[in-house]
Amino acid sequence: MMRTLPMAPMDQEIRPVVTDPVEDARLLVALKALADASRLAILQLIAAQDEPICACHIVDRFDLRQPTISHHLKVLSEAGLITTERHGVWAYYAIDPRGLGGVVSSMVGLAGRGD
Amino acid sequence: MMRTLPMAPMDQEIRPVVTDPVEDARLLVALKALADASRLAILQLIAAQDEPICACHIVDRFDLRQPTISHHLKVLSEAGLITTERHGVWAYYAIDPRGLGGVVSSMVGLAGRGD
DNA sequence: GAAAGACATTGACGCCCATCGATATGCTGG
DNA sequence: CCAGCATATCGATGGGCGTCAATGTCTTTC
Repeated sequence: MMRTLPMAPMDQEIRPVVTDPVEDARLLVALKALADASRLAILQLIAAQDEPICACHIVDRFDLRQPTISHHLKVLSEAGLITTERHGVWAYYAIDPRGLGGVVSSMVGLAGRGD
Repeated sequence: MMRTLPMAPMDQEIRPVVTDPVEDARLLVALKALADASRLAILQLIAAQDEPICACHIVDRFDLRQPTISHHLKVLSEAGLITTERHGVWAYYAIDPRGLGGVVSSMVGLAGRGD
């Protein structure tokens, strides 16, 4: 097996990065929203349901105060990862596939040329 | 178009979350590594190359000191997102498709039942 | 082997943010 | 309307982490 060594740095041609700055910003917001243990667990709980889940049930299942849960839900919502639906006193949350889809396609794009 | 309202919370059956705790931990480490503007930009630069890129070239292209770049590269490496290869004095970095692949499949799994 | 250069490590500092208690808002039943 | 409950907002606080300067380690060259 021939193993080609990397070129000396001075001989290396560096390809420029091509990215849309606004999409980059959105991606970063989504990643920051995902990169927290509590929020990831909340998102997993929401994703495990086959219908929108009431916020009260989320509060029940975590060792976090209600304002903290509410804060996390807001962050996830503003990141485009979940949808909100209020009915009377209750708030229902569900996965927004477009948000996660955007993250997935960006990640696939990064792994792209990985041979 | 019939639009079904969500059930009252008391009537809602909550499905449990099924996840592997160690894989969850790995996913969280990867997401934390990705959720930083500098590291994401570094990763994009690495991903844009078709060969491993020398650390010196990364330092050249950012307004960050060399120790900071080195720190970020370490975080990305420990998250399994990039591979390291030292040749003499120089360190070469490349995308580790397995790391990003794990993130992608986890995200796809979350979006899964999103109809 | 001494000097120079590339990269890693350390310690310190400042800022962001997860979390909380307290409180506000908004809906509903009586 | 008034009481009670679900959720959202606010202000404060503590911990985590991104960044830097200084220094260490390793490699190559003369």
